[in-house]
Amino acid sequence: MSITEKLYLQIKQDIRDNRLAIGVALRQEELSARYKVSRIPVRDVMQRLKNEGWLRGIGKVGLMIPPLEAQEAEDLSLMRVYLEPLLLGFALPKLSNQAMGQAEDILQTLDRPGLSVAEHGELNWQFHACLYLPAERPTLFTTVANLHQQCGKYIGFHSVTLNYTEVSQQQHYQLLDAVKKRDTARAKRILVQHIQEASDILVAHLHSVTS
Amino acid sequence: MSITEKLYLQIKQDIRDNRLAIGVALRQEELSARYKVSRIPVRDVMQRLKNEGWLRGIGKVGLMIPPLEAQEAEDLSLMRVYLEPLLLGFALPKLSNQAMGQAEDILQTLDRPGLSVAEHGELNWQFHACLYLPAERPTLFTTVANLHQQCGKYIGFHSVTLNYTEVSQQQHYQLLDAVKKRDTARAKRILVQHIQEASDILVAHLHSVTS
DNA sequence: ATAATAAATATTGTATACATATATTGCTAA
DNA sequence: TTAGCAATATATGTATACAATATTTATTAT
Repeated sequence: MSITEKLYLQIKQDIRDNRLAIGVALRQEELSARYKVSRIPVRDVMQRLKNEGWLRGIGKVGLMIPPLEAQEAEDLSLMRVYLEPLLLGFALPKLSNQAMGQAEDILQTLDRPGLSVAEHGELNWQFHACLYLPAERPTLFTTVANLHQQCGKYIGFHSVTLNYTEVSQQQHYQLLDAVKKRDTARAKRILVQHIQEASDILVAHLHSVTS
Repeated sequence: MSITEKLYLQIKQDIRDNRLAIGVALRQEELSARYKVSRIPVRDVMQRLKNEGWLRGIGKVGLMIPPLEAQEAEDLSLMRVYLEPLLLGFALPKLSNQAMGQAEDILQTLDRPGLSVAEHGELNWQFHACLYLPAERPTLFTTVANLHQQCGKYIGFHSVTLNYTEVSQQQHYQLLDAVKKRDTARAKRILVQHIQEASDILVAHLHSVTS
């Protein structure tokens, strides 16, 4: 694994866990000193993180960690509400028993206590990805994957602060059940509800924090 | 304007205009020799173009210009069909007369004969952006902007090969008319039709070329 | 005192050079 | 003859050094 790759994961993690100050300009040299690497991998990583929504440019120089914004969370969820059912719809008829078994395995892993926020987020996405991949629509899939990725910024609140995991898991199992029965309409309904509810709680929480 | 920025525009243009071979590995050194710059800006640009869908990685080394694929065009359009009406819906109540005037100006510019493919694509996006920006939903807007950007790869076929401009312009004017009358439902309907029709023609064309 | 301009400082952009990783070719052994 | 391994060549990853650009501060003129 390259230095850049390690640095990428490290910085993303540090943003997630609030180990880097929000809203202030990040200097390449600061980071290169902090992480003991040269400025080149720092540059690469910052550019990538900027594209992925983890950092935002300020004026002409410097990047900052943008504050969490209710509206961003809302928009991300909104897009997921519209796009993910499409992907699920394409995937459902093609889903193999193996894929469904894998999805179930992931859910059971998610049931284990003591998962870190990062692990939880990763497993959550793996579950969804498992159901979407058989659609074989790479472009659509990639966009949805990006949306999930960006949602990752907010998942900390979500699963830890709000202890939403139980409800979420319940919906996951319901979704998987509908999928197994090839009940497209019901599966889509549950999925939309799953995304929407999580969004509502999160957005309300963000509003209460901000105001 | 930095070397990187100029190089970015140049290479994107060269991809659009088929001045770079499709499907073969692009070497950093080749490009750095071709464009008379060092490998660093080449690296930056290639990474950016990869993220934006203009290039695709092959194995562990090298990037290539992916061939045009009907399914990608279909997916991009599908996402636009679902997301753009949302944005238009949010924007419509907030749209100022100034913004609508600007939109009209852009349409009149689009009517001018002799526009290059790149100019046409740019103006087309400006028109849509003009209607979407007042929504003040930056996250949603950015995603839609990216989708348009990626559609740019296919616009060459679209407006030049297929001479679709007249129909497209007609729909643009209809859309603007509905917007002026604040007829949200009709505006959304026209927009969906606008995206869908263009998509259908393009996809059919791509299929006929591929098969 | 304030605004504008110029100089100085700090930060990022770019190039050259080197290290590392990957791929390809040729050789040896089965 | 072919498969596997090693060695060489080639491409990319990373660092150090330098250039350009932006920002801030200080000075001068109004």
